Amino acid sequence: MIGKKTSLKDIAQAVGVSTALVSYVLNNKKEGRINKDVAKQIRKVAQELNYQPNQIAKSLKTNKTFTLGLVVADIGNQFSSSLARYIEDEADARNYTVIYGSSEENPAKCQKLITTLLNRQVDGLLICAPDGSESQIADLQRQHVPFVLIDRYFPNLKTNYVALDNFQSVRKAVLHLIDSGYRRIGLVTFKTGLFHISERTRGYRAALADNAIPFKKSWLKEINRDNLKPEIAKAILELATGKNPVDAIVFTSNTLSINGLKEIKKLSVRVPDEMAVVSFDETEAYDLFYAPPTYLKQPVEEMGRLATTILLEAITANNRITQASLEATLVVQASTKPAVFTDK
Amino acid sequence: MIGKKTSLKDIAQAVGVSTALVSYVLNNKKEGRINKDVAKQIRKVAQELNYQPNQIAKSLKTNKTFTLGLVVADIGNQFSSSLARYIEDEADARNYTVIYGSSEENPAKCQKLITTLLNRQVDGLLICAPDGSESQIADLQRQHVPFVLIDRYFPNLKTNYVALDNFQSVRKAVLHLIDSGYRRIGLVTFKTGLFHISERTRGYRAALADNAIPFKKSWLKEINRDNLKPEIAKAILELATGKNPVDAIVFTSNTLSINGLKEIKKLSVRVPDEMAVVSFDETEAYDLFYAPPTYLKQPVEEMGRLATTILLEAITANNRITQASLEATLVVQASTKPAVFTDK
DNA sequence: CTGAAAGCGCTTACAG
DNA sequence: CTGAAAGCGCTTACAG
Repeated sequence: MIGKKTSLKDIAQAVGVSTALVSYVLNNKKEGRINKDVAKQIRKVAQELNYQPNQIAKSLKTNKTFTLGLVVADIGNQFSSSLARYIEDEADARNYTVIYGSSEENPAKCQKLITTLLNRQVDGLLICAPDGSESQIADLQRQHVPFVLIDRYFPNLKTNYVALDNFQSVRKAVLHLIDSGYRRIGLVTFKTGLFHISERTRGYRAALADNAIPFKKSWLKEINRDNLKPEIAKAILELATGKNPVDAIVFTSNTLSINGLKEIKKLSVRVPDEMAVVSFDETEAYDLFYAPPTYLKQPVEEMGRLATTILLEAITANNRITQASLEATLVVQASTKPAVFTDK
Repeated sequence: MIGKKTSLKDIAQAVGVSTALVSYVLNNKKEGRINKDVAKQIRKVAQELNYQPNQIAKSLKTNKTFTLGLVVADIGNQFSSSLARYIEDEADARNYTVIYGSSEENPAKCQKLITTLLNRQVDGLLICAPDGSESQIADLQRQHVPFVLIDRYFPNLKTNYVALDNFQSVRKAVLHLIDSGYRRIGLVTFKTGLFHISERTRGYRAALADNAIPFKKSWLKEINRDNLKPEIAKAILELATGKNPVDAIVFTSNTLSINGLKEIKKLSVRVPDEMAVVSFDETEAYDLFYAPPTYLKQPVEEMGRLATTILLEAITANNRITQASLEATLVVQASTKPAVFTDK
């Protein structure tokens, strides 16, 4: 905290009234019932002394901090930071401030963050839950902490969430590939227990099944987050030149896409002629690739704003559970040939 | 704020002592001078009741919130978010929490953010100051608010800052181009009054002058942030095909680089044969370009951590001014031919 | 129309 | 070794 600032008391003394009255005037309470001249005088002095209310004191009394806690995976990555940006924006518009932290996909770090944020008396939490944090989320529920899960949720827990319809979104991407004539389609995804990731795999397999394309085990590459680059290199090599080579690859995250594209470029596989590619999430830099990738565009802005809105509702009216599934848009670019059939 | 949590009073009542004693024990004050058994009992009950201190109350009393305010340009962009990430990390290690907001390069928004953060009683501020915010920064100084400027600073203001040595860094990049045989070198930068940007232009012109290369006005393209894409398109077109075409371009920001590269790609100008390119800042996605750009790598991690450290020092010991200029590293990649002379 | 008073949950000299 | 008490800067019934 900084300096010695003017307090209600200072104003009260200067004007010669009680602090109560100053508080009422400055908060526009008891509207008509205050002497106009006194009110005017109070406002004038507050202005002169450059009065700034101490939110800490206010919070202690009112039990509201107008602060939201945000747990992202890693604020340094694209998806997290643009999400944070929209959340901040929406919160700001409603006079809330956001405190954030990165879990780094580590449940212990996530727990520590949640505890820190709660000790700071945030009014509610927005959480991108890492793998292994289900019990922590269940705890929050038990304590009746208002919160909204974003991006990831747990099907066994009846909580507020805003997430992608991962099944339909990936299914849509794979159907687009099939419609464009591709039949040997690989999926590069993360090895994780998180529901939203397994949904992506399910959408992939459903699209194949819909079209009676038998799934080959070697088409599914599950990458370990802690060993990303080597495993992606290996996966792409196998998909491109292994026993069951593919003619198309779907990536289920931005990081996987960028690193995968690098490998594809390294192997001099021609996109889309030898290999089609579908990426995940938006990045300005996709356009630097010679064949800008077709990608699933998550409605990040809507996710951020909606989650914030739902949280604020949960904070004020502590009843209803809201679960929102949004679909990604498929943005078709040069990395996939245009669809042959349009009746899908 | 959430739920009714256990307070010091609850513990005091359960154990049958005063709240003062509970406070002392839980804060490890008055070390030896407390009855071991009583202390043990207090800790046990605190544990059982899952006591979590109310930081708000603590802050009101101690006048410390252990919270830092961060103003970035736009948390959604790469430089800001990776800076935020390291600041968060360093702050966390010292038990501070970070509240943030984006100025969007708008001085009015910056002022509003600063006020909000101060009302929330942050212990200090980390600020990426937008164009036109100099008077706000001077105000902070007058009020003795501890703060550190990051990335940008005002030469007329004697404040703490951590910034790039923009002059030397860009000069180094241009010298590399000259050493590699390029002589007609353009600079694509922002049109702004911010000192750090004009320093980049100064570094560019100094490198030309050092080598007796006469500067041509049409080589310097100053882009308006609010009309970015059209102006970049126009600038690249002119640099590539205008009256005084260049054989090399230096970009002074990540956004400029990516958009510039897109235009270069669109015009089918071959890099580095027809045109060399030097970019600014690091992005994974640079590697998607067929000729991964040589770039100036800002020491973002060091900037973030150092700024945080300096701020914490300013908070505790309110004297010394620290000004740190760090140099960027030139990472040479395929977008520039290797240097011909090495004796520079 | 206005003020005295209690209290939010802590910390910390002070007294014993 | 321990407790009563004041106070951080606010808000808000309550009384007049």
